Amino acid sequence: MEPKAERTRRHIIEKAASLFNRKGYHGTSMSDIMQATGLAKGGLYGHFKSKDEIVAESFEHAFYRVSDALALRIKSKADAFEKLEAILEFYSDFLVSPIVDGGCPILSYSGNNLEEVPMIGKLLAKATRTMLDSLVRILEKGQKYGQIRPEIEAEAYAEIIYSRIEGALALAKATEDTTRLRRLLDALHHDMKRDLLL
Amino acid sequence: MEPKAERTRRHIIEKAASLFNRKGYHGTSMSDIMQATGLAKGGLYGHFKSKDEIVAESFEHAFYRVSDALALRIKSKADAFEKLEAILEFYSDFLVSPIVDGGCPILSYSGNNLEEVPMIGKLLAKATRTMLDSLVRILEKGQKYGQIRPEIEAEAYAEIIYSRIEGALALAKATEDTTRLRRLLDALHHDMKRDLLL
DNA sequence: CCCAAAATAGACCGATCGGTCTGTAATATT
DNA sequence: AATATTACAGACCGATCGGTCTATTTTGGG
Repeated sequence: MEPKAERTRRHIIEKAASLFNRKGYHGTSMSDIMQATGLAKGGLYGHFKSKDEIVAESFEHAFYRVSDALALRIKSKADAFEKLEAILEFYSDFLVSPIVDGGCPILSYSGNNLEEVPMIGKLLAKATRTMLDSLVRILEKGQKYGQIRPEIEAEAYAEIIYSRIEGALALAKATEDTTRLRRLLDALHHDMKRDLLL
Repeated sequence: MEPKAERTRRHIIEKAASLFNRKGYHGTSMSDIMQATGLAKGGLYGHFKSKDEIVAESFEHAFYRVSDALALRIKSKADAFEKLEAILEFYSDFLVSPIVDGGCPILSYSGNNLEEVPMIGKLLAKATRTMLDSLVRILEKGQKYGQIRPEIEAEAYAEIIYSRIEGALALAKATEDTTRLRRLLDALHHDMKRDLLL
């Protein structure tokens, strides 16, 4: 009797993740989730004990969706710099064909109320750290195999790359201009070539 | 009998601006604003016809606060590059002594629900455009007076600067790490020196 | 000081919020 | 096919939402 419950749980999380990512924590009501899932109150609260529990799992789900899709693209390249290029390409397509509605979960959730729902803040910090670590690993491995300039400070440069990606996403969103995202990521690509390649 | 009304209006906007910037549109209730201002329902609705009107003016107020403080620092410098440096310094202090609680209004509001309250989206796009224009003007004037490399494409570079600033703010917020902001802005400063100066 | 006009308090409104609980329907085991 | 168990619907809860309206207080001009 378990598989049914699991399927429903996943169904709820998938629908809720889209809502929370688009409309935020306070902007998404349990009624919204009821409508999106086709379930009634009892259905939802049979699987989750609170809205907070749903939003927590929704964020993690959304983040893993993005993170997994990204990991796939990274793995498909052998060279470190090509891995980085694959990441830029990934985010380039983000606004036109988002892995999860509402854009990058880290950006979406960080805009929201970190002070009222502290648990979100913790998850956010952890997820961001994960992304940074992934970049650091690519850079360090690239240095190890002579694909990336050895004098580059991996942690510092990873920070720069990720902040520029997030900044590009934010600016494109704020101005509602998709072309801006591509332009900014192209500029980042250009700088990365100059800074990282031998 | 008018001055009283004006003062109260400003008082409401100032308090509301802080709330909206910290907790977002749906995260801020009229009751919150009542408590923060010390006014009752009638007091608020005597000056504004809806919550949406308050949030619109609150955003503009918050943005002008930041924008004015920024303009002051810019004007205090004659050289174009020094103006840009002043901007970076300004944002460097942002998290420790924010001009308006909750950080950069553009970043705060863009995280929120652009689709449900479309008016916010319009204000946001306009404000962002204003910031970009300000950067473009500094760059172009700097080129005119031989302080900035002439081959730089002002609009494109302004975009890069602003997206890197916003990205740095976002990343620092998401990781709850103030030192990160300084590090990223220092890196931006370094790149600007290399790219812009003759 | 008076009085019309403006500002504000607060009761009130229907709708909706997150959450609980009970009864019923679906499900899997035998 | 019968049954024990799980999944779910939906009525219901008190609190709160944004907003209205009237009565009262505060205000500034004469």
